[in-house]
Amino acid sequence: MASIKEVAKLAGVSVATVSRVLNDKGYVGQHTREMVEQAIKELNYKPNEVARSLFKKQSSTIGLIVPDIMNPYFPELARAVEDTASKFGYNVILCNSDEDKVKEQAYLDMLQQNYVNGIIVSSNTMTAEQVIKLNIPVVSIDREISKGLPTIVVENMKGAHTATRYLISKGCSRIAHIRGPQGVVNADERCEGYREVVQQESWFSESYIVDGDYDMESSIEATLELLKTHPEIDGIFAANDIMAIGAMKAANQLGTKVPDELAIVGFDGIKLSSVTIPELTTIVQPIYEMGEKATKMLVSLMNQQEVGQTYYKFDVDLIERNST
Amino acid sequence: MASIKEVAKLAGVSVATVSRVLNDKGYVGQHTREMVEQAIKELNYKPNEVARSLFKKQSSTIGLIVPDIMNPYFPELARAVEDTASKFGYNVILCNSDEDKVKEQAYLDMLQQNYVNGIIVSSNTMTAEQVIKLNIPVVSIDREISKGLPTIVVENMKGAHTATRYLISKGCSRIAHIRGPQGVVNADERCEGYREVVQQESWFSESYIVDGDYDMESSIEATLELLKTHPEIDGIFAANDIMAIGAMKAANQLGTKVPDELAIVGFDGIKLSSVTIPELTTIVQPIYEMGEKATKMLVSLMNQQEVGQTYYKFDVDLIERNST
DNA sequence: TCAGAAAGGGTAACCGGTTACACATAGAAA
DNA sequence: TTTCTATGTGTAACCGGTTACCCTTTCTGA
Repeated sequence: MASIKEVAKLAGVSVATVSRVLNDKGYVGQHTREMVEQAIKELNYKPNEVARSLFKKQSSTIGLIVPDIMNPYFPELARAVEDTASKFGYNVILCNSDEDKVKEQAYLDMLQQNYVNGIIVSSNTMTAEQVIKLNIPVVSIDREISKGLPTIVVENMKGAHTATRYLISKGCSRIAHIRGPQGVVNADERCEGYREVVQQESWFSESYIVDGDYDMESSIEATLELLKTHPEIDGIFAANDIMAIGAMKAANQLGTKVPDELAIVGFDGIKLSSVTIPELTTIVQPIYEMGEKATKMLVSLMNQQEVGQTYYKFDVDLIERNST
Repeated sequence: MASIKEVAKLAGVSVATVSRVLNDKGYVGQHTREMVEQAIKELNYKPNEVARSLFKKQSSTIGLIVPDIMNPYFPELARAVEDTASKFGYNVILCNSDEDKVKEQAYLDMLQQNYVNGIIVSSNTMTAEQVIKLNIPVVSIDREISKGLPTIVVENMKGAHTATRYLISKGCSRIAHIRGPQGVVNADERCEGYREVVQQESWFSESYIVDGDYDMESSIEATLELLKTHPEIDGIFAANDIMAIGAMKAANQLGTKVPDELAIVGFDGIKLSSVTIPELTTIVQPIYEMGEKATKMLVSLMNQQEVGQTYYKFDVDLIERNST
């Protein structure tokens, strides 16, 4: 790879002038500029980003920390982030934290050592202190680290209301909820939303709420157990799509017909939800838009631009399909 | 962030000595070493990776270029690559090429400018020339760029044989194939494998092979068309899982029972294949292992170590589930 | 006519590491 | 005792850019 010195020599100017042409900064004569551009073309010169980063204390890179890219929610988010970052000239370093505090801190250190300009993170375990100590813009997505930090979330409560009311409107008279992990904010909110709608119903009891782990296995088990103890259940609101699919599998295993005998609604609107048979009715989050928004906000933050609002709560939508 | 100079000053030594301690290189007295380590701890010093990269002409980063991380095959691959890279101290820059030659070249340039040490790529459009010009180790995965370049693929032909023979063994007497895009090596091979098994059958004609685009929509359409023109079909081998699921949807739409009236086999063994109802019988690729192997090979290549074999063809397995 | 501003471009310091080289000292071999 | 080698440490060049600062030349306006 040719360096700026070689370009300077070929063009018969100093490196400073080449740099000025490159960055379109300072005064450069028309003729000189052409000479330099010619030399650049001739040598197929591309400036060394590492050297640039060292001087600027800024790499044109952002970090994306997710719990696990294999979790179907995150590929779409990652795609949105990468697309948007790329549009603004940034690269994306992918990190899988497994929600592990030690790994998370290690990634944070690594990103800082690499002079990344900003970080997008989805985590339940990260603390505000960790983030602030970094001294780099951080946007939190899907999960809230702390009020005050830039955050992108969705209307979990409202989505849960919508899902539960919808099941009622479909004629369900006994509606259960498979909730996400205790302590995870969005799981708590979705559960709370469900509870607000059903708690004044005469049939409701706490045993209609069962724990899941946001994965399929836990949900299958929970549903099997649920339908055994409460055979009267005719509607399930699962806190995410994977668990909703698990519920469908459990129902199928027991010979319970979906949607005729049991209606099921999920949450998230991941692509997966439309490949099942029957297709899943779900509360969709605008995942791509959220990733895009997060990245745009991060870019503004990195460029020290004004960014007015730093807390966004995206609306969610019910998509009616065949599981209800 | 503290710099090496500050550490040197605090420890009362020169920066060279600090560097020696850091890298465990050259002679350092026991007492001096302790002083330096103490200073490092005190300042919470972490060496600046960018400065290091500049001098070494090596960043501890590798690039991963995939067509689209949203394609369900790739998250698992990405996870494997990131896990393995991380284990060896490397970061991963994620790039979505959309199989677009221009984007691909742009990513290649960018990665080179950022001094990445190596690249893992999955692409049909990249040429050997592009790769060689980079002068960086590149491992191709899932798709073959050129014999001679480090490559990880699977036994596509054999997998197709297995799938087709399996359908025959299950009593299917008219077996169709939904193939992947023309010109894509693995699609061609899978099709060829199918053809080898069925072409001596008396019932076989080219009209049993239909084009798909490795996505669900194309497959639904193709299957609908196929079943209309050939109602006698009782088995379908789809060239990937997504298309197999598309075929299931089409069958469902026509009221054809899977697996009773129509058996379906997919290819890839992505996680998705086990969430459908009925679960999909498929030829599984060891995706995670492939990503792991690719990364390990890349690391060896980057460290100029001996790597004997550079072409791996992984075996595939039939997983029997409920779609057959 | 002449001061001051604008335009054009070079020199060298700097970013934060690594390492070749120089130098000093101590112990081992001759 | 002398010489050689191993050990320990500092100085400064270097990686490839950016930019503060300086110097010249040309233009502008009073």
